[in-house]
Amino acid sequence: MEEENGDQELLFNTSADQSTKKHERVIIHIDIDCYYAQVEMILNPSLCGKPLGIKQKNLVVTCNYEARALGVEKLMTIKSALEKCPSLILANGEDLKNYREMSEKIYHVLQSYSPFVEKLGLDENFVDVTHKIMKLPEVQQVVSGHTFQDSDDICACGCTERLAQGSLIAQKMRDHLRNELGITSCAGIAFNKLLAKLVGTTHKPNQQTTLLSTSSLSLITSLKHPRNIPGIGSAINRKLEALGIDTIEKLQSTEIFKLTEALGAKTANQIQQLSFGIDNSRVKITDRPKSIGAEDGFIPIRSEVEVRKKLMCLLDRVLELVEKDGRKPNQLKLTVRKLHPSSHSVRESRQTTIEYATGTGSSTNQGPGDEKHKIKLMTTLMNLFEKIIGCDVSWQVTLLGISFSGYPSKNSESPAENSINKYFPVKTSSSRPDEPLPPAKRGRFDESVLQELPPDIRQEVLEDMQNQLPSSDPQKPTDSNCPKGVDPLVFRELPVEIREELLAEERMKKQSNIKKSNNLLQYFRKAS
DNA sequence: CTGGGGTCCT
DNA sequence: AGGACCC
Repeated sequence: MEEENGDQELLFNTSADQSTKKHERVIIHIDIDCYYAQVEMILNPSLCGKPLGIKQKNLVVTCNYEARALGVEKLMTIKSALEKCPSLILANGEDLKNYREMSEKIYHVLQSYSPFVEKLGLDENFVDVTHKIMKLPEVQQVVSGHTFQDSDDICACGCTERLAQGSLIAQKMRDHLRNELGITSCAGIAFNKLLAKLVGTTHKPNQQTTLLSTSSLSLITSLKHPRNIPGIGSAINRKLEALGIDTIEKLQSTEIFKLTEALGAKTANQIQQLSFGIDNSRVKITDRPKSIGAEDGFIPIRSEVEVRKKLMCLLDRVLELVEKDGRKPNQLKLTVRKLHPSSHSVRESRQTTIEYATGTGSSTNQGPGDEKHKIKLMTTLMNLFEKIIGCDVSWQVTLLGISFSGYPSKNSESPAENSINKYFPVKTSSSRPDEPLPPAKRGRFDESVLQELPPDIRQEVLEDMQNQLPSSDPQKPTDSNCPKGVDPLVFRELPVEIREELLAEERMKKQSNIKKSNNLLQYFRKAS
């Protein structure tokens, strides 16, 4: 640790600084190669080696690499896909059952490596393996797989070794998926979610790539267009283009007030940080789904009889999922896509409280197939349908969707009692007053204590650590996130990396009561 | 007629 | 309830 001059240095260092900025975490992003196509090929091996597209309605939603070599792309219409590639074989992927099943198997494999697994869709997972990283006696920095833009720089925070170890874990995960499930995948290894996801796409398919912290700006700017940053969708992109922002560099250098004007403080801050490769969002453990639904699109229908038929079919499908889930929802939502006479189609939804009768159905023989229950739900759905259609006489409907939600929320009772603090009393600063905290231990816990706990409690504790422990708590936005005691006007004008540093320090202060006088904040405090 | 799902924020 | 984002 630096003495004396350290703080002076801090002022001028930015996110590129290697000695004070911690790239503490090791995040692995696992992305299954052309997911739906792989599942279909496993189910029907005769498809292997042939160009295969997965269709939903008149779209090819994904395809295998043989098809890509022949010019087929994701989300092409069937028509243009067949023009490009007449030999294309098509499999119907409208029923997600098989994809869901494999997705759960994948999730469970990954869970055996870390409790911190977050699903994104059916084919992507983030895994936080920071707690698996060990202090090795020898410096071991062999990276498994590719390294993004190999450089000789070694970050002083120790992340190079940690990420190298992460790459070994990722390799094991992928071998495991391949050997146990016959699934090939890509992995990206980096110190945050954004960069892990991005770096994993640089070598495809069936490969993995590690990003060392010294290359993070290089990776993010290689995307060229802001729209390629996950988190910047079509709406934000439109507004950026209106500002003439069409490169990552421009997004980086645009004054924050300009972005704030167009996007609001929160989004503005967030996407500018993304443009520097900064992403403090945590890996959020994927627990049971918050909603379970099914939908179907079709050529316009105009009669309630047809609507009823479609809804019955959807209801059967979704009830199967709800029953398998086992919980009892108390909200039912109907979504309708209307083909409006003049303009485009528009989606509308109505939601209502329900009594979900079946479930475990104790003594009464109310099972998943209970007719009375279904009829009641159908009545509710048709009522919702009328609310949407209203007095419109010549409606046309091109999509219907049903979704159940309103499941008992986990943390409902006495969060204080459930807190991790119950098991790990706060460590007072008095125990080791002026000792610099060892990087590997800071904010962490004694794993041996964890091992002693019963498995279910252990899981709960680990979840607590991810879900309510501080580090990347979505920042409580005050004005424009300005830390206390700092002039908001000054704060706004600071470069994003400095702002981030300040915010990080504020968060640290909130969580630990330890007073630290030598920090960045003091330089920006108003004299009082 | 651009899918069939999800999540979170406003 | 809608909108934005993700796959």
